[in-house]
Amino acid sequence: MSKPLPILRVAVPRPLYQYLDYLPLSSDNLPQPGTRVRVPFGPSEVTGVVVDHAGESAFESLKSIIRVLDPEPLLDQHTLKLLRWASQYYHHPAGEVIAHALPLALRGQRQIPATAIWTCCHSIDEKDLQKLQRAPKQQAVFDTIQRHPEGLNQVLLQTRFGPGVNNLLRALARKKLIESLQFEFYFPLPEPPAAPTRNPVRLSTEQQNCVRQIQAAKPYLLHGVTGSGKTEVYLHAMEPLLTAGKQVLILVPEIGLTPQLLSRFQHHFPTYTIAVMHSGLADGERMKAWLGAQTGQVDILIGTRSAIFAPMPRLGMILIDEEHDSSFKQQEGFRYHARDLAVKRAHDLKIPVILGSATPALETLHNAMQERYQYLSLKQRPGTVMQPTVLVQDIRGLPLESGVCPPLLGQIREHTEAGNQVMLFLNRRGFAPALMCPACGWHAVCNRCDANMTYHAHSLKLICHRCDFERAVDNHCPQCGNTHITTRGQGTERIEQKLQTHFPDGRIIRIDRDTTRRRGELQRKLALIHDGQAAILIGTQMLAKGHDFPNLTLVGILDVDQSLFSTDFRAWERLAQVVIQVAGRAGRADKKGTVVLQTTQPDHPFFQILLSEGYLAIARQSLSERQNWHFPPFAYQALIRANANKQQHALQFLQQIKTLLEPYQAADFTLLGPAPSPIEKRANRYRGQLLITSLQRQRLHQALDSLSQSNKKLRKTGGVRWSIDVDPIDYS
DNA sequence: AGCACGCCGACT
DNA sequence: GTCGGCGTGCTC
Repeated sequence: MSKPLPILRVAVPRPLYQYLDYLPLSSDNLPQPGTRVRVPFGPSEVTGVVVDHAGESAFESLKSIIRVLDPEPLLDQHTLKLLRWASQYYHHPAGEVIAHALPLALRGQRQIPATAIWTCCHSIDEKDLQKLQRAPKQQAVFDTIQRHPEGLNQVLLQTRFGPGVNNLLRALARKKLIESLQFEFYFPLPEPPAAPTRNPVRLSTEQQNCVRQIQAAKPYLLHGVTGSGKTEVYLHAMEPLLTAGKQVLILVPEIGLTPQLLSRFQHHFPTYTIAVMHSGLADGERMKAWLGAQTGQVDILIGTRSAIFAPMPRLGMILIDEEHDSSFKQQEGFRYHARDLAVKRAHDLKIPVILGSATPALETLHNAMQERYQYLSLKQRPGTVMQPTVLVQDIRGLPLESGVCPPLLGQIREHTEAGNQVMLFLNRRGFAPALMCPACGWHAVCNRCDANMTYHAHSLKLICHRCDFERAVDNHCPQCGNTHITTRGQGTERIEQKLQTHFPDGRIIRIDRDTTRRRGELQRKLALIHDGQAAILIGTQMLAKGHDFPNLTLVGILDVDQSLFSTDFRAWERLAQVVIQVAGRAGRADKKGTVVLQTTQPDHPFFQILLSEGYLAIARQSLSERQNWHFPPFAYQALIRANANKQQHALQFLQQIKTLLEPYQAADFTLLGPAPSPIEKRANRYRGQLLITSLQRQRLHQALDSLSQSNKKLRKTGGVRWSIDVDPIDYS
């Protein structure tokens, strides 16, 4: 006669496109959605998260869960909803998405670290109390606890009395003087800033205007030129919310969290608890920050991409600094975009979200132009920073030693001899090789649609990634007959080696993924630069982001052509962003900076527009081209990637997908490919891709839904592994 | 993702 | 005859 047990719908961290049903251990005290549970899974067991309760299941032989891991849900309903939405939008298995939102330390069966809350017992034997007089240490601890009827946390007692307090507490508990009936997670307060003085910064009229406008529950684009004081606007916009007891989430790019930025927040808000969360933290530290936010003990959470999933019970505002930065998009596995999810999360919670940048992403600018986001701008730079000179250096016919032309080499010598710093910069992200002639500047263009063609060294072919047209490689330049046509671009490593011979005093530092893989290595190198130990810095992308180098007066961007003639329609945008960002960092009040752009195309309209009319002009130009060509943000894309042990297996697999999606094909829904990826072979596997473009977002997602549903039917010969990338930004 | 099952090739 | 290769299916 007993009521049937309710059923728990559980998300399991495996690539399954459905939830699994389990029976609870009993009908009372059901684990609520957001709670971790240990469940049997095939022959083994895993940690899943309850997402829902159900009255019945379509599955017949249900198993019971093994254990409930959390006394209270770890994930609140809002966060869970966001995660389930993200799972659908990015077509990634829900269980993996949810697991991703938890700090690594909590993805297993580990309990959240709880510390005891000590209170005095209600009925105390006077005789026991008397005895304490001969135990002064215990007496002191007891008195302290007595002064806090709401209870005192054991961690707090430890910081006050030292680690020896544990024994004293045990002794007091044995005498039935104190007891611990409650447990909680305790976020250790960070050291207060050295000088907790708040120097009242005077906001400019422009800054005040921005702060005043940020009131409503909607997205704002804060477009502020480098050095215009975006951070002050953030600080003042946050202030009323913090006063009202709300939490604020700040997302920063992967290496954007500089000690300077953190200390500015600490100094401005000395009475609020600030936690940081980034990849440089150990798992335990990450968990503490996460739990601090989750329990509401942390008021301000500053974190990289994955912090967007940190549960925050009183979240009142989200800030995204350097919103154009591509590190907000995860590039493997669950390929989400933290900026886009932030906008979604803020919308759901009905709170403001601020996207700040000196060079906003074109998607964001477009949203502002469509008035989906409110546009705020900061145009003035306080202080007297001189605008750097930007030189377009024609390198046609010049001998490029280690990728650097002789005039630039001379300038490097000049600047370093004057005791200044030089930065050489390779803008190589999303590397899709283009074939070019170094003598005359010719580059491979598709006859049919004018797009640049991608060079596939592996198969010696040129492929147009706009129309799929391909042809064999010529071994001479069709324009000038030169037989040394090459792909553009050199590695940072080779440039470093070559420059060592020119500047043997050893003050060259290279910063890229390879040299900064180790934890703390980047910070160490940045410190060297800051101390003026390094004279020449060589690097990629990473160098351009948010760091202040004290004596930087010369910046050389070496492979501008690579971006100018990239097959990636976003290459112009990235190049423009890099030029503006580095120009903002070259030079000081007393030293004028110089930026040198090496190119074989000095007359390219890109330079005219960017250098004389500015970033917004080049952005408008690019946007109108994208509109003509049906590129994002005017169309919606998904990239299907596949890899296998033979190229034909990858391509055959993608062909199956193409056939499956054939019924969707129309003027506003196109399939491009299957084609080999720009980097055809990686880690001994052959890679291919299929690009879906749709003018309607909904239609794209319908197609992707049908794909994930027929996943099982697809033949995966040759060990095919595949993935869906929604809103891709990297096409390699 | 793992792991088991099953169906065809070259081995003691 | 069978050991094991990978291709396929399943996990509540």
